Amino acid sequence: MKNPIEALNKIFDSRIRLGVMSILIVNDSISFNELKQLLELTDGNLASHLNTLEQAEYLKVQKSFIGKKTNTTYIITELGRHAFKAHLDALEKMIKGI
Amino acid sequence: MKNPIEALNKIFDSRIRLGVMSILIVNDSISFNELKQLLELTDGNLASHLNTLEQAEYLKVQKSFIGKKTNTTYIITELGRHAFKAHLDALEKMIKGI
DNA sequence: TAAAAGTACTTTGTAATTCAAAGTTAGTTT
DNA sequence: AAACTAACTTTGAATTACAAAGTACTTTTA
Repeated sequence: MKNPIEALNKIFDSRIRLGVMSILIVNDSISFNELKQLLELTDGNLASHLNTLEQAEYLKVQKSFIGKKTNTTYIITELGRHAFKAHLDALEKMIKGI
Repeated sequence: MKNPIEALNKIFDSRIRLGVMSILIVNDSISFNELKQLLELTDGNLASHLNTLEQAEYLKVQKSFIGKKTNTTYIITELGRHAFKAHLDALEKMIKGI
């Protein structure tokens, strides 16, 4: 048997980043405020986790306006989609003992 | 929609503890050394994660002898089994957006 | 029989991570 | 002008993770 945890992605050790990704994978885009309310986080905490994901190029930021209000939305990248799927695969394999 | 991450178990944020549990759930018992080799960890690091799981009463320790050598093995508890399953359920729900 | 090695830790110290709170910038509504 | 909202950044503290070294005890090897 080989080390079952080495295929897990360290970025997804965090429940928050895992939560963000699982939202982004089924939603075309989501705003900062929606994420904040959904995950019940402070601004700073959310911003820093989003930053980690952006640094990894797992998501990209889109700034726009809704009427006259600024609106920041987040979109998963292809790289992010693959990384997330690979992580879930690794998890599944580990759990099923494959 | 409700907060998708709140049902995740904080003890299982750690890839190492997740790995230990996924091994224990399919193996009646496993020794310290087997875990150490499988997960490629130092003694201290493994011991401390095992201690966290023992404190949570997710596993119990069994000391015995193999011939004349001491042998410490770990066994999952019912509580651990349930907690792990609940965590996996929460993960699955989160990922599938249920 | 002295030295080396193995098992299973504990202790120590450092580095990394997480998070809340407060501060910031820029625009908006009252 | 004052308050408010959005989306941050900065700061600092607490927690967690980890390697390395030390420990106690037994066993194997030279």
